[in-house]
Amino acid sequence: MANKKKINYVILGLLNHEPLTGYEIKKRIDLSLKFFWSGSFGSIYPALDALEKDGCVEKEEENSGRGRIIYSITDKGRALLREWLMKPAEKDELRYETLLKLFFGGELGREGILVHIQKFEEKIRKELQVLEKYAVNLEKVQDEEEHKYYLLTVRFGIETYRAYLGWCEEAKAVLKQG
Amino acid sequence: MANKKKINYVILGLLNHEPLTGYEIKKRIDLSLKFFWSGSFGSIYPALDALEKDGCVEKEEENSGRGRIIYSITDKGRALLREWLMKPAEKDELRYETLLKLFFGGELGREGILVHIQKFEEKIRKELQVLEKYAVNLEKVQDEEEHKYYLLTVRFGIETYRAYLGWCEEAKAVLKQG
DNA sequence: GAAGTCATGTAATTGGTTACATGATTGA
DNA sequence: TCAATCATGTAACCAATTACATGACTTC
Repeated sequence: MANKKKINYVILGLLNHEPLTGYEIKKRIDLSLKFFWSGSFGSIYPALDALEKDGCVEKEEENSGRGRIIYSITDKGRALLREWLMKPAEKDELRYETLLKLFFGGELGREGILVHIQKFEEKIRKELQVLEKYAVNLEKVQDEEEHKYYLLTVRFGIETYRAYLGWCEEAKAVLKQG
Repeated sequence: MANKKKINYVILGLLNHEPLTGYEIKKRIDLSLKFFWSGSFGSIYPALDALEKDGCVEKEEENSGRGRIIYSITDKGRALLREWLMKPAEKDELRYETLLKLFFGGELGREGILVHIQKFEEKIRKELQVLEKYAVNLEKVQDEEEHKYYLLTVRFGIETYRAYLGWCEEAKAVLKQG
């Protein structure tokens, strides 16, 4: 039953674009979905197995070389993917330890909190640069419909991160004098 | 061993402000931490039990009325909280099913994606209103140091949500003609 | 007196992650 | 030749959530 675990849909969604090995799926997640999703080998390989037994994906084992196993989506898999895509999103969740520490900042004091904010700012600044590079590259290939969706998720990340950086300035100002 | 589960620090952080029952802790999480954290009864009550056995919190059982159990933080608990607060944040995580569906939007088509974006926009608009009310109230009581931290987390939410709404307009424009 | 809230707690399940084991291929 | 990467897989663990069970108090 490939119905509740989100990793199944991530896999189906990626395979719907092109056949991939488990290893490549992991790379795609870490590269393109990183901003809003994650997944480990420990969930990907068992999920591929289950999806195959369910007839949602097909595998082709290379008998030369490394013996990679290349998975592709089946019609049944595509139907399952579409079914899920039509349902409303169940959960959009943000879980920021930085904000948790800030909320309890009274016990830590201003200097301590400033350290957290600075670290946060640095991390965001770096990730923003990466996203901006993605955007530049995706803007060049907007003739392909799928790239429009990719770019929109990247634009989401960019605008969110810019807002974070604006907030960082505000927070630092408050804590340095306020 | 109250060292890895984040719920322990959430509890300690809340109790550091005032003694609370498990039920009240849940309410505080759903009210004040909602934007960036969550927690269920199924994690709160066992955690309180473990923290008490560890000497990090103390309980006082009301023998009248409902028999509420009011927990307060101990010096040991406060020390543990401070220790955690000083460590760098390990994980700031965003997990948006809406973005996942958008990323795979090719299979769903523009109208379907627009529905997701509209639902997302509505939800954010509502939550933004709530946050803005919190901000107004918190601005009135900025003489208290702790309220500065509360307000900063609320401001984070407000600025993030405003960025989301800006992105929604952009996304709708792209999908309606692009 | 009924509905809603306050209040505590547990058992089963879940949707993962981490760490490990293994080995082939590639490129400097 | 040696490190990095490609590649698959599993076992142990984990931090939670969900669903349930129970009951008292409050308010209309």
